[in-house]
Amino acid sequence: MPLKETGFSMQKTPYVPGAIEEKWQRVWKEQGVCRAQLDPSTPKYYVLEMFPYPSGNIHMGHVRNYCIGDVIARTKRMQGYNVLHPMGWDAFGLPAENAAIKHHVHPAAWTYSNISTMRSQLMRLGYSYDWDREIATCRPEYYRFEQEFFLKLYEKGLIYRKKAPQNWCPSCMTVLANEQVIEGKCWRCDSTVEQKELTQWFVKITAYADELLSDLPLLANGAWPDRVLAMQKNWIGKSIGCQVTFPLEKPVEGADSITVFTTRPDTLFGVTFMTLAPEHPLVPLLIKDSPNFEAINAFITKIRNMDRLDRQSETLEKEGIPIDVFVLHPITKKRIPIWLGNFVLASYGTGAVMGVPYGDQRDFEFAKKYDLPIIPIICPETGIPDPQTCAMSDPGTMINSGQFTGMPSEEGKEAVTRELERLGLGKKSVQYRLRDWNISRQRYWGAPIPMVYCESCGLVPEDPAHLPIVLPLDIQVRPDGKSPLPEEESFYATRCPRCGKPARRETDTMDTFMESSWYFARYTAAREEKAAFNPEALEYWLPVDQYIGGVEHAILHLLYARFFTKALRDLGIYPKTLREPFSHLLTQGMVLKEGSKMSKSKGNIVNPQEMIDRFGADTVRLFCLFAAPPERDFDWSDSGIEGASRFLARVWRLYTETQEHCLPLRALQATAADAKTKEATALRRKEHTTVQKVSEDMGDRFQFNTAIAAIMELVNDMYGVKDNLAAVGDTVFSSAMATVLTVLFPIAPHIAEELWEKTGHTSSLTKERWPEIDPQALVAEEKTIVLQVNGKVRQTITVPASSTEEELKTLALNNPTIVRHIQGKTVRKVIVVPDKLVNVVAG
RNA sequence: GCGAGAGUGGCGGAAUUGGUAGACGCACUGGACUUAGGAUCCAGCGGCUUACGCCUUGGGGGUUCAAAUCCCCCCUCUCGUACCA
Repeated sequence: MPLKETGFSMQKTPYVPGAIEEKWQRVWKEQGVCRAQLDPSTPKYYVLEMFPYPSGNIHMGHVRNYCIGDVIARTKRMQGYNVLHPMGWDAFGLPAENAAIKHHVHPAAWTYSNISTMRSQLMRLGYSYDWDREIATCRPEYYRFEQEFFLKLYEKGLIYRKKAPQNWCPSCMTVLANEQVIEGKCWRCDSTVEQKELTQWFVKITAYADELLSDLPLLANGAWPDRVLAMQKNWIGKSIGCQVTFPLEKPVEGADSITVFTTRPDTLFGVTFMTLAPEHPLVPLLIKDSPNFEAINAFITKIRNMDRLDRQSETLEKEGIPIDVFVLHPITKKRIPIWLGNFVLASYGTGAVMGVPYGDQRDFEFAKKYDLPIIPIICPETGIPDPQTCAMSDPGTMINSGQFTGMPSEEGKEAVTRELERLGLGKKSVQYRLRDWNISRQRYWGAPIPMVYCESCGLVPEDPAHLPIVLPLDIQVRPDGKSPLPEEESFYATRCPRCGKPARRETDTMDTFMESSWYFARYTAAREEKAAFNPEALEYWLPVDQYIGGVEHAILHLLYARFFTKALRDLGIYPKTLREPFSHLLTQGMVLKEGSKMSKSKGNIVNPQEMIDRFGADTVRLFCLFAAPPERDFDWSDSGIEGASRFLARVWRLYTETQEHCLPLRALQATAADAKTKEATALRRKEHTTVQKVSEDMGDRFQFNTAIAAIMELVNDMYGVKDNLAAVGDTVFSSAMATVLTVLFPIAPHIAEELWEKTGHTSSLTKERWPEIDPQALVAEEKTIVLQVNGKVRQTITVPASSTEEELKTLALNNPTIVRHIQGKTVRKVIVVPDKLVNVVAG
């Protein structure tokens, strides 16, 4: 090599991450290597990380999330896929308004400035995003299509308006969807949520409850984490049962019966009372003539005034009051007293339950407390439990159940339902826990709802030609947090799209989860102006092949997006065959510090920017992937990141110390003929086994930590031969060097590119294909065999790869160590596991 | 209570189909180089034992020639969820 001649080029250049990273980020940008093109002739791969809220700065959680996505994107590109890997901003939402109030800036200015900061932070990490497809949901170019979808969903009856008690966050000054209330508190600010009766816009997600549930198996078998599937299933909460109508003994005006929902119609003959929620709509009618009215009313008031959390706590004692009204058992016609109970929820089922103390723990407790009769109605195989001490819910044979006595209770469910249907007093019924999605928000920084209130025409949808209904930006936010829109005449004053008379615009805005329910599809044609999507692009790119994000969206965003996908498909907007938006989901673990979540109040924040400045982007990327498998939480370790930095410096030094021997070869280019010595063959084999391991770990299993460990091993082996290169030969060594750089590229792309260039390559690693191993190169001429006696390892021996089972057996039985261990014993059996071990069973 | 997951050295973690437990890294110890070292290199690093060996994957049983891995019982932790009739 001519380099050898000049002392100057022999100088060892130090590893300066900052400069290298800036250089390659510029090159990649200029060459547009991350741009995705629609190309039906190439298999596509759509990898997506949950887009961030532009809160100000990226945090370690973001970094970890996007590192995982970027390695997958870069690896898939090298494996020949046409990869879509976009990024954008979930840009509407409350923090912008809060910041506006606090810092006297406009929410839009705050948001756009954060986006610009965070965008450059992401760019500084070298993520391979197709920035041409960047979106921000707060731009009219984006939300105009959401307004379009709103109108279409409204037209189809999937959006409606109703008055109902709503979750109200007093601190955020807005309502929340059920999914946004976590243990009775606001998901964002942790304030206790209150109930408020309001008229709101709802998305009829319940219309898809069944499909949202029945399609979950499409995501099973590891495609989505089991716990996310379980959470979705529980949230939807499907119960199959029966609605049973109990006629009132004395009908009142407007009602002659009360209907309950039960999953246990087989226990119908065990009913000894009925319990209504205090909020049940018939209660006022039923109690108005009661001699006990005062006491009953006091009870209702007491329950209603209880804090929601306290009322639903499991430790709350069951409490009730009889209302001196009776219903008749639908089959036996027996008189059954009606009670009000604090444990009955008005919002589930019919707000009324039949009381079967023998078959239900709650009813049992209630009956014991108020001394109500308990009738055994099911006999399990183990015999009838004592009805006074024990409530049971096991299946068995029905007893004391009229014509059903003797029937297995599982059959009885069906049989009793049929009988009730025959009598016109019941029907099969399915209940869901899932409620419709309240999407109205009484805040400013959100997408306007495209509806108009007209005095003559009533509620009128906007004319699609008027879209977008633009959120006015020349508005001051109010210091009290209330939306300024209802007072902003320039916004609300409009004309009725139907009759043209002056009318008032809806001033609530949409829940921001509306925007995130379809953003992934917008990326497929982000610059399309006339329509939200381009059918050809949707057809090609959807669904997202790999979605990556935090588990905190297990229900919220992931449920809404699944719903939206199904709804837009049925509107003819998405491809007919599209069933699920995200075919694979990876929920990455949190980045902790000192065992707990990073937070300002704890003061345990690790600032990514500081780490990048100190160690470089490649080191930060490497460490995030090496510290733990992606699903697991990991604790940030300052010495751990130094280890990662040390490894990259070691790779750099490996090059600088061997540079005069490094030829511009490609990964795995050395052939068997190039490996002329034992050392060379061994290194070449290590090179191939490394690629095999890294391909599996990175391409299939997403176990980046072990992939990196494998690369480290190869580098360690290269260190082992670097002072003896004559024995290995430059070709074999250079091939190994090329392999290290190629497989390291998705993880630490900048240093890999720089060294790739330094080793004399003229084209970028972005053009390189993932190396394919030669199975021949994996075959060793020798192998290590473990010798065991009675399952205990006694010796390991190295034998020629060609050794037969018989030869191994002989070797084992004659091995001195083995002979010593079987001395005085009889050899009963010898087990030979090819290529692995020989176990001598002796006793 | 129900649902999901996890328990392996001082620490993060590895062991993909039952086949050498502890790969790789961190921390630590000793040595080399050095004016110096928080740089780098070499060696060591689960416990007990002078050694031969013995013990060791939360605990206890079992299956097997062989178990971190499969089966049964129990314990602990994390997350989710809960009067859902």
